[in-house]
Amino acid sequence: MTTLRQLQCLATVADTLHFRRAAERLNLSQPAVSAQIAQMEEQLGVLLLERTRRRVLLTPVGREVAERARAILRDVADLEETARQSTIPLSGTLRVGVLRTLGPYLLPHMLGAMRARFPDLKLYLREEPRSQLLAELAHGDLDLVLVHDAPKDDDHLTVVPLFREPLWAVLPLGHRLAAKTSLAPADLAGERLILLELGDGLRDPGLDLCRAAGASEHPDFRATSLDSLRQMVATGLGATLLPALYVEAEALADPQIAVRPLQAPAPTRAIDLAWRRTTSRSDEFRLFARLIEENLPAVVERG
Amino acid sequence: MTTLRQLQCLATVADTLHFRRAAERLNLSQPAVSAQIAQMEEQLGVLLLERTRRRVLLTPVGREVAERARAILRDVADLEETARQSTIPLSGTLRVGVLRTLGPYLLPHMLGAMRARFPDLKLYLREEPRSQLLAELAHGDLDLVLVHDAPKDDDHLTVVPLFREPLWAVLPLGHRLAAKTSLAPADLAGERLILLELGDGLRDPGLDLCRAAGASEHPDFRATSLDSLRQMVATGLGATLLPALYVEAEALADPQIAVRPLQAPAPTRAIDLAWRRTTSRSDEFRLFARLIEENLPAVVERG
DNA sequence: AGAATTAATAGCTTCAGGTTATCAATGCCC
DNA sequence: GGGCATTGATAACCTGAAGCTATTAATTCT
Repeated sequence: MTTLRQLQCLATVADTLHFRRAAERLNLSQPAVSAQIAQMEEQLGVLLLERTRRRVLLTPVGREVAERARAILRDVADLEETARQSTIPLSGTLRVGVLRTLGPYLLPHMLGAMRARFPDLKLYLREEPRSQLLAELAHGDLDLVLVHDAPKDDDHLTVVPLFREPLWAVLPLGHRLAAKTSLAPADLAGERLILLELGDGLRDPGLDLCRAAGASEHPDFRATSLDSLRQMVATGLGATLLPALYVEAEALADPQIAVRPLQAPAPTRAIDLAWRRTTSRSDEFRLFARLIEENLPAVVERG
Repeated sequence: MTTLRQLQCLATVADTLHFRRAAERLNLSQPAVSAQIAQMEEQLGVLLLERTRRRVLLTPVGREVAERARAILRDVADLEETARQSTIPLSGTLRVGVLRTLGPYLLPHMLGAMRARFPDLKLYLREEPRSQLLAELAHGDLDLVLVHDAPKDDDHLTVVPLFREPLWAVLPLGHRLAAKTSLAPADLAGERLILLELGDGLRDPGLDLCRAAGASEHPDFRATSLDSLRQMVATGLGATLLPALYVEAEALADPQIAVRPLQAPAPTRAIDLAWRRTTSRSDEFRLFARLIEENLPAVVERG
């Protein structure tokens, strides 16, 4: 196998066209350089240098090889530099998994501050259902996940609770409850709520509320995305519950629906940040958690 | 200094996510791989792998570094391949110096055959005056030169005579000699010939002819390129001598001038191929000479 | 609880690659 | 042209990086 030392010797001799000066620059003895070159020539079965006793020149192959050698050495130096740079906290690429019902409405609040405080941080974002995110985290395909109710009893994970996200009542325009500016859970008695098919921590608080308030899940309809849920409400199909960050980002401005906060005990979903306990970057990840907390909008309940 | 072995170990562990299997693939023992990785981590001051006793995962830096490592290893393999390939005769890049008055008219005859027989050969061509070509050859900036009268007494050079290139008489259309289909040197008695300012082996045979035939150099005009010489003749300024390869390529088809061969003893310039004696590629260069000889057009006198 | 698996550690060995000293060839200079 | 200086190669020796085997420690699975 060719070694980097060989490449280094060749590149330096190619630069200086002089064994002794090359050796000097490499902090080696001249015979050491000779040996490296000779060895390389034997391994490749090719003469790299044209030797007069008095002078050294490159053969055409030598030129080509020396050029490639220089490029390789540059790349190795880059690699080392990159690795050393990475001791800067929160630099490089972080693979973050996040719920589809959370990411697009939470992260925009964070990006500005992240850019400002950790300009070298790049996020690779992945939206998947909670169970798949946790599996990918465990498997090593993700570094961090933002999910509801991360498993706190899992020895392999570190879980940091970030906040609780309230659910808001969303009503068709002419709905009888739309007249009130805020609703008590009991106001929903008798309602049939359209709930999300996928979980994402939204369905269970919804069902709990139904039970507590004397409402029920709509028997005929379930939605598969927050946007379609909103549109179903807009067409008058019924009322629903939507998470606060989504409401803030997408629903408040929609003139086709009425959005009302729920009074305590309002249903909420708990959002956590989780990572593998064995990672070497727990400190950084805590910093990441802190950053999220510091930039949470007012609509969520801080932990 | 990072070593290629380290990069190789990292890349393989990154592939397998398993020290023992990586060691197997590398034909090493597992502790050897551990040691290489540990050493690399220490040198870079960075954790590259996330180790559970049971499992290995890459840290984000580890991913980045492993990716770069793979690229570097590929480049090294390429370098080795390139070097080994270069044992194919006449492959790679050859730096050839050639006279400005020769290259554009000789080389087109060669290129087809070169492409066919040595498809991996690339020519870097450089046109300079003879003395500069020889200097650059000696200095190692060129591998081969095509010049007139290469110095055969120079111990540092190998010189192969290729051919003699006759000079043809070139006359204005109405010239008294244009009536003849070929000229004896003596026919030129009394003529005033425009000769080239730069040497290129054309001026001296021209002067010799003048002396032998009783002609003389035109006192007022000298040309600095073959094309301008031809144009000067076309405007009726006088007669001149032009080398056969140029005549064949550029002058025969020009309706503004008359071109006539000269009978023996016709003036010629001797064209040689030369290289540094110390090169390792004499065999290939002889092959190159042979290739030129085999593809010479009929207008030159083969050696 | 015990078997199995995995990466790390310990102790030992070997050889790649370093050193200094010297040689042989070449060019320079008076 | 003979002596001197310079240069890359060679010789002989030395050191430590890197490999191996055997073992340990930690963890998971049975």
